[in-house]
Amino acid sequence: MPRPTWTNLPPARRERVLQAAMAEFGRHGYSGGSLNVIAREAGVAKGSLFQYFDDKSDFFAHVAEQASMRIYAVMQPYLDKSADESGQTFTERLGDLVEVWIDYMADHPLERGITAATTMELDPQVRTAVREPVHRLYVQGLRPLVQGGVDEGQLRSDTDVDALLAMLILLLPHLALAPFEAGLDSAVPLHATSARTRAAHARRLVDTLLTGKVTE
Amino acid sequence: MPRPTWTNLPPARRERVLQAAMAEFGRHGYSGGSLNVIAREAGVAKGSLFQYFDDKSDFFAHVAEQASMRIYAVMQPYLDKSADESGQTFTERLGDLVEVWIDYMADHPLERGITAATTMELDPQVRTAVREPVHRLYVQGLRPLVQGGVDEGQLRSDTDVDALLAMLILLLPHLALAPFEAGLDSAVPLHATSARTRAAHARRLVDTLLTGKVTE
DNA sequence: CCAAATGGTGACCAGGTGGTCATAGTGACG
DNA sequence: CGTCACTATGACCACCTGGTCACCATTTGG
Repeated sequence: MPRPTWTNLPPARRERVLQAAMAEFGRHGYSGGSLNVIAREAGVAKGSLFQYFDDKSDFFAHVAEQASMRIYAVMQPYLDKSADESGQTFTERLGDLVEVWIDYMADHPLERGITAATTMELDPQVRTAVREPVHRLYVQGLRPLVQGGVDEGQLRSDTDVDALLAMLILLLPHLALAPFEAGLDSAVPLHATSARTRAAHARRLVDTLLTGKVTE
Repeated sequence: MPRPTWTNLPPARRERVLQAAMAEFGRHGYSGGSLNVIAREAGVAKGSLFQYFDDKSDFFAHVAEQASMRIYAVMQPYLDKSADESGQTFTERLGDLVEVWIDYMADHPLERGITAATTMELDPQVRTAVREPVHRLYVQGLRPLVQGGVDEGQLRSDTDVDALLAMLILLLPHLALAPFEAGLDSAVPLHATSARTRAAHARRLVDTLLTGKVTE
């Protein structure tokens, strides 16, 4: 938790620190990110950072939380869309969600970086602390969408909602990052594709996830 | 690439260095892993490490490659099983593969750690260098399994094989790690489940991946 | 006008980093 | 015996780390 000093800060200064932190932690992760660099890049004394936060991990957690909330705010409208008001299939709505997510990541390299850093954090303590709230947020947002799909008859009534949710939460951020971060894709070339085709690839994966592969 | 000195080494010494490196890199990742610690833990002078490898990244790449080859060697028999000789459905065979993978990770914490470290490596250069060969290896192993499933009529003929492969390569290592590494699961409690139930959870996810969710 | 409170600063600390290199030990060969 | 190739070693290097703290500037309010 940030100290009161942080919340009392002029928003412009807060934003400068936040941006510098997202950039540095996004590039080098939690343990690799340097507070010296962040302070220098934000134009702030290192000592100030310790007036705002208890220590490095407190700082990182706050930065990660802010970023994920900003992203979630953009996704929310697409999570709330129901079938009858949009006239779209479930697959189309999920495809739209992914496409918006990817577009957001294209336009916001800082948020993309810190998302990658939290998604790939190795230390179990840091990872759990940072990802559990994010998971809760996305389960909360995605469950109504999926449950709605079942209730509206677009998804089979015997769908294992929790299992589908688990896979979506694994797959969606991965799809959003893979076009911009090398070495995340394997059999489908999500990376190094043009803006035009990357959405098509992502929708292809969403399609494949939702359609049956095994013969009945 | 390791230097000749490394390959000339007595296997016992090589193994000690390898184990220490897997443990350290597995706990702290590439950038966080300390060569001092590895040398001390292996009972070897730090200078020796630089007789064996050009630098840290060369060392890490070799350790990661060795570990992934050991794991692959254990998985291979389950990748090669075809339907007619085993009498199993595709879902059952994939479930077996996952279960063996999980069991292997349970018994081999060192290999598990280094797998986690390479899967979650943040630096794009290191990640690409380390994961691309692993991806190739697993595409090579999984494609015949999937293609065989299609040819035998167990998978629908219109299955997008590459898309399914991409999702398997994302999902399978995740399933193998999640029971032992905190903060990787979301809607399905893979972590903190007993040895009895974790396989059931994993099979549940495999089932859900292969069955159709969307109504036809 | 003083006093208290708040926030900013950067030199400083102990400790760790990847990497180097001069030195020494070892065994094979002539 | 000497010599040659190979390997092991750890003190040493320049540099960076998260974190501290004594000191200063500004503002508030009595």
